[in-house]
Amino acid sequence: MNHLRRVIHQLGLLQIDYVNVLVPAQYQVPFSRLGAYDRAQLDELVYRRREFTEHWAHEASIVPVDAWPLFRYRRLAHRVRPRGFERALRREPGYSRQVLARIRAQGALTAAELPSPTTGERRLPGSWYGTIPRAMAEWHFGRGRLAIADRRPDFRRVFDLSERVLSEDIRSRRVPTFAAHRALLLQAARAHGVATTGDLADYFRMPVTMVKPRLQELVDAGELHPIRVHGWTEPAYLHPEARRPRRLHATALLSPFDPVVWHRPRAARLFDFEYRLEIFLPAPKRRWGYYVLPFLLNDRLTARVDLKADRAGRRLRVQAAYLEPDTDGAQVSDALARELGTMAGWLGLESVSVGRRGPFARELAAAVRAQR
DNA sequence: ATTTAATACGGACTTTTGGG
DNA sequence: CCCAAAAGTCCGTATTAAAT
Repeated sequence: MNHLRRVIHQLGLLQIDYVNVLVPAQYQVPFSRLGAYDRAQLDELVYRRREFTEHWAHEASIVPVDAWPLFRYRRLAHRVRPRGFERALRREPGYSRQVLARIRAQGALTAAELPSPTTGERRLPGSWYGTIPRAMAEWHFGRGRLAIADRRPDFRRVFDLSERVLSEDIRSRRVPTFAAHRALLLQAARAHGVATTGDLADYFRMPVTMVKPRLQELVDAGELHPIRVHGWTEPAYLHPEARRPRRLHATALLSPFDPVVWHRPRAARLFDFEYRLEIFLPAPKRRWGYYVLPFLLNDRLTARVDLKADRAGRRLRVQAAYLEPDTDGAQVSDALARELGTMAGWLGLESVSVGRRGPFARELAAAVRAQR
């Protein structure tokens, strides 16, 4: 639990995607760079002790409760406007308050348990939200009136009034806007070590124009160092606590939403790794596959694999495998095969099977066989 | 000072599936 | 039926920077 706590504080956030390991895969491969950990630990820290809370940060995330006052800029700007939602609200102006009143009276509820508008449809076809009550809950959550009190075993959120989730101390704490922005940027810089303006802005999804003057203030105050990095065209910022290790030892299959790669221009700049998420592409247009995970080995992204957890067959399927250019395949296939075995283990799968797609598949398959 | 170019941003749209 | 989750592309518009 201390490890989990430390990781979230270090990064300033834990993207919900990390936690997807707990969900029987909306995405076919649940994942976590944290490796195997107990769902109970997270529940304890977030929903029982309330040391952390859910908030839109980079995307849907868990953040330290102390950061809640810093995200006011995001709550004020939060928009939920899927097709038909605003029309439904105009038709029934009291619905927003009605949802809050229901939760106030009955206690925490999931979106499915919220009342429908009395006029018109419950469904919101063609939107990610699916239903009007779900979109309404998301709207209130984004604005800060509702907070996530709990998660059901299937990971659906339980919404409650934020005053019943967060302390009065936290909710009433006012941080001047610019100071809040600086605090978040400094947190982003700490997580990055060295970063461009775009990198830092993207960490908590701030507009670049909002970020630039704040970065200058941090430089003037000596809290960030402006530097140039060899091979980077843009100016960069160095966090004073950033350390460059002589050697880097790391072995990990990264989520597409891992901070190491979530900002694609940075991944390209640091690792010369061209990466794009292809879950939204029609199947025939995909170059690598539906759900492709980069493989980090020490200080390089060395390969990528399209994974799927075949729960019925109790095996982790590697649907396609690709080695990055100028990479020692033998070394990578060995380490990757081990990592796949580990992942299968914490997913509760019995074996790893490698398909034939991708030029690295044959070599990887051999390495996986060799480890059995 | 005015026009043009560059950049940023917001919104709409795309995909998938297990389990309650 | 309902819920979990989200990057990139395109396009129109707004703001800023550069050029004349």
